[in-house]
Amino acid sequence: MARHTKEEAQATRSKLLDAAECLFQLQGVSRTSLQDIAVRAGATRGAVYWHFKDKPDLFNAMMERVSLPLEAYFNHEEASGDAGSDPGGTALERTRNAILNALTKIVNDAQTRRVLEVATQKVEYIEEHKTIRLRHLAVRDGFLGRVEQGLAAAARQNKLTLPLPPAMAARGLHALVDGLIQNWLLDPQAFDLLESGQCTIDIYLTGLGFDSRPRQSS
Amino acid sequence: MARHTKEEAQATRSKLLDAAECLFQLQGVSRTSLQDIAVRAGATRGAVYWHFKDKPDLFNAMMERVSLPLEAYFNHEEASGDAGSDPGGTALERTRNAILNALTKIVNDAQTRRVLEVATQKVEYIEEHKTIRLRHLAVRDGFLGRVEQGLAAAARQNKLTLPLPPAMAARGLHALVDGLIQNWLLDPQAFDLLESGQCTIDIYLTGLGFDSRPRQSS
DNA sequence: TAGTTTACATACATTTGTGAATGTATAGAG
DNA sequence: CTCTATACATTCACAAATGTATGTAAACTA
Repeated sequence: MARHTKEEAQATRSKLLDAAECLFQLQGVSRTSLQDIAVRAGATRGAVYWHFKDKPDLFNAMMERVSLPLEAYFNHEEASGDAGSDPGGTALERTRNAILNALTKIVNDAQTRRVLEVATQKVEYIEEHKTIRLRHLAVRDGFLGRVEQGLAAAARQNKLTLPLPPAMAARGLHALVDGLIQNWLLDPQAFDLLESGQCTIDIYLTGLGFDSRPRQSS
Repeated sequence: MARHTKEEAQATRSKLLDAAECLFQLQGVSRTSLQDIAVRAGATRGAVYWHFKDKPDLFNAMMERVSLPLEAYFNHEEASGDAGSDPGGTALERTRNAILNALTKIVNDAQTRRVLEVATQKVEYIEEHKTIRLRHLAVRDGFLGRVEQGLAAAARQNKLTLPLPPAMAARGLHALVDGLIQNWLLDPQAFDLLESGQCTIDIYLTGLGFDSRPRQSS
């Protein structure tokens, strides 16, 4: 009825996305109607269709809220402004820390966890949602590129030759991390994501020839 | 119309499952109606409801056709009757070969590939499909158990102490393999699953302390 | 302060799937 | 040579979701 102020409108939008997150997690994307989302957010379908073109559009907006912060961990070229970032260290340590930071966020931030669970278990990757698949692949390729650069640089720094091409080494590391995350999301109490992640990543890095233990700069 | 003989009925059932596989892969499970499946199989919804209770029941039947053969690779205690199996070798080689056999089947067998793609990308893991999630977890735990045993036995044979508990080592190996499979299914032309699998698995095994290259029994 | 745009709510038309009920012709049992 | 259970096909009643069209009151603009 009454028109709302711009901030209120943004609040409505956020509430809709919050509601979508929870309902998608509980019922899956396809079984959740826009009506369900609207009702849970205390609104109507009219609000949904005002803020979003359709369900895929809403889904993408939901993804944006968490994928960007996660990607940021891997974008710290040299610029480190925010707290908690680990600017220094060798190339290997920076790559390792970026991964462990992401795992930490996944474990500690409920929203990140929810949305990743939705993205990996509660949605069907079909033609109609093409944008979602493309974004997924883009994020993956970005990760692969960063890790490949990081591993190659680390190899140079340590004066060692990787036992396989850097691209393949990066693909293995990505598969390991991705597999750990997905399996943890599937059954979070089965194991400790941070602990297992740290240990198995170091195993893999050792296998690549690195002395993986991050030397304390003492 | 005309009642069919028992073999014809089984053929109808198979055709329905085949049609479901393809349509699920193309459109996702939720967007595929039982009518779609029936039509593609050259039948009607009546046939579907005769052979299956509902859509989840059909889905489970579809899964059974490929999950059992895959699990078999890891069940070769000492019994090796079928061709292609690799009975001998060290514990490490047997574990490694089981994984590579599974990867080979995924790459070469279109049906296995299709169904795995459906299971990982085209279905929503929600309460309603609880049986699917449970089966997934059961298969995973079976894999983890076998690999854990295999790695522990291999460590004893090679007289080395694993740098982390066998369960965690197995979890990492599983995550690596699982991640590789899922990423390959998401974009099969991005890399060669067998090659990358073999290389990165050996990297991981090396990191565990094994001399991973399978010594030819010359 | 009048007009315009915003931010929704409401109502409607269309589509689509589901489960059950019912029809039916034949394979196989006796 | 029936009779009955089988293996479907057809039809129906119902529910539910989608997109659009329209209504509306308040916020913003000039």
